[in-house]
Amino acid sequence: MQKLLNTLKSLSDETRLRIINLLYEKELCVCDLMETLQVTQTKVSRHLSYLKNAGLVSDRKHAQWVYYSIIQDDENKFLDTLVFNNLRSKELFNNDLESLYEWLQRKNIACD
Amino acid sequence: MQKLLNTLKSLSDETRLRIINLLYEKELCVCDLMETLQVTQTKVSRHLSYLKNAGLVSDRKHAQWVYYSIIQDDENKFLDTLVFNNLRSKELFNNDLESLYEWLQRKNIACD
DNA sequence: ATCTTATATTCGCTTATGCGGATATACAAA
DNA sequence: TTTGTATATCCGCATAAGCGAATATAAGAT
Repeated sequence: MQKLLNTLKSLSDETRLRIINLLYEKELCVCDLMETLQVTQTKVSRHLSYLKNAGLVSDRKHAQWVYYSIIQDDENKFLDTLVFNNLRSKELFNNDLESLYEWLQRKNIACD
Repeated sequence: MQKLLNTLKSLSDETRLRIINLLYEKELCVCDLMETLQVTQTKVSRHLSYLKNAGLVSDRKHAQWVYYSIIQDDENKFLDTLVFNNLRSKELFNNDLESLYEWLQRKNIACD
């Protein structure tokens, strides 16, 4: 019960929804999210730890980066519906996906 | 966007989830919810107006009672999944349904 | 008209949540 | 070992949310 409630509380904030939408696309590190959403590091980090505590995402450390990804869980089936039926039909979230791919491309070019 | 966010905020409170679970079963008035959930009138009323503002329920006045029911909406498909996959698999929400039917029976007997 | 019942709203309080800025930690590169 | 980069956490503040008790409103019933 408390776990479900924490999951639902996770979904009641716009920034967290935007993060979830992006993580549904692929595993990302904190700076990818900062760049894509154009929000402060504190903010991204705080919301990620919220999502982690709620059991919605897991993290994996590699060198100086921390990569976050969605934890797939039968308990959270409704999340799939939410993301694909509700979020992805909205401009904001589609724009975020576009921004994500633009950022990833810039990042890759910079690394060459 | 704001509508979706309000819907999601509606789901981030235990009492509101319990109310939604019961309203998924049938249209109910405030006192049905008070009796079934054993919570104060203020509390039920407040959460119902929250749900109404969020566009999740509608109300219908009849004599001195106000009956509330879920608004079915394609935007809220994920709610079906949530209710039937998540809520109804938990003891708390099943107990609430049992309590509801016990209450309705007592109520009907009293009216004879 | 008065009383009762059902519901909504206001008030004062407490706790939770979100934020930016500053600081802490951890790793890497030079 | 110093410097830079990535991330997490702390602090102080502002706003939101939840609660019970009291009050307001509205419709019936007597």
